[in-house]
Amino acid sequence: MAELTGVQKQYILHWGEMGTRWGINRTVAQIHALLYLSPRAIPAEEIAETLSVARSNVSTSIRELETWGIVRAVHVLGDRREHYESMKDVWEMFRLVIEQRKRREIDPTREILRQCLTDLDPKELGADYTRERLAAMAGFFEAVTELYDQMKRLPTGTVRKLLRMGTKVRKKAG
Amino acid sequence: MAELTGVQKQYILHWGEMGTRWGINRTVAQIHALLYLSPRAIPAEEIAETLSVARSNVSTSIRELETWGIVRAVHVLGDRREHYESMKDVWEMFRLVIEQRKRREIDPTREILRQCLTDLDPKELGADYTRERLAAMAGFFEAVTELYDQMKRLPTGTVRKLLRMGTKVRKKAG
DNA sequence: CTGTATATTCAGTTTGTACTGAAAGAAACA
DNA sequence: TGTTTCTTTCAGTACAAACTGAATATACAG
Repeated sequence: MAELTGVQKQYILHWGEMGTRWGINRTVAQIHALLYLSPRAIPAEEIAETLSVARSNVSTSIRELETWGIVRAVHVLGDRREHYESMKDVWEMFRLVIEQRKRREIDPTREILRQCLTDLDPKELGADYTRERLAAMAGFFEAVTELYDQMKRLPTGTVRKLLRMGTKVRKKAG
Repeated sequence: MAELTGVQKQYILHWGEMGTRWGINRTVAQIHALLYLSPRAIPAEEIAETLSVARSNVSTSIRELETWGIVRAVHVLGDRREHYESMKDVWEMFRLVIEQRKRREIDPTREILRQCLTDLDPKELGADYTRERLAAMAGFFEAVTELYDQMKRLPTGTVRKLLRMGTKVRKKAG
């Protein structure tokens, strides 16, 4: 088993912390970081050793990463074990994560807000005010969804290109 | 103390859950939801009663919301207590939160990535590969920062306008 | 079919965050 | 000044999420 270099350790630890701050399990994030930096696929046993976590913990975490679609199992000739590798395209990885967090969190929130606006009894005290606030929040989430849909339609790399253009334009103007 | 209506309860509970999924304390999020829906500023004691949490918990949570800049204390004539109210402009609230999460999480990550690229010893095994991956990740975070900066320069409401335009354009084309 | 290697599940334990209530602190009042 | 009202701090506790290791399941080889 390859020992981690200082830089690898630093990256993996930081990525774990980042994870926790965004509601992603630390070990899950660390495993992802490890696989992302690895030029080869790694079997679960070795992941467990490298990060000093239980084999079973790796199993669960890998499954999570697989459902995100950013890690997959590959097979190595003459080895029965599953070896795991991370997607390497950073933009695509974040796209996948964002897509799914939208589906799991933003969409249900939109639904709840719509439900609240429907359920709101106009007779109850301060219903008008509540409706106003709920509608404003709902509008925001609809706009975010709209923005997301528009982004999604752009072909890969376009965001990056637009970004570069924007920078040039600003430089000319400034 | 005003009891919560069904709709208010639903919104507050959901907002609390949303918070936890994004690394924000449940009570903090619930208090924010309560204040957001409230047409008047509310004293801490009443918040505690309404949400059934300890008075001290409210104190800490309110402070957190104040540092985000989305809740502030106001004073009511003839009442010594602090009454708290939430900002009502949804876009501005999210702008503030995003700005600060960028500062607290994205910026340090960029720093770490730069540090890693500097620290990377070209002599150590697989340094080239590690550098490639770190550089790709760093590039992504630089781009996100760039995108954020460009957004920030747009005057308030422009994003919403662009969004509406985009929708129209697509409708014409489609 | 049996034995071995690997992966997953799950009950129990650990850990870290959130929360409480008591005590201290601060501000207004008399 | 002491008293009252309100707020914050903090040590201890509770709780939920994460983690472990043993047991179980699965897949393969002989």
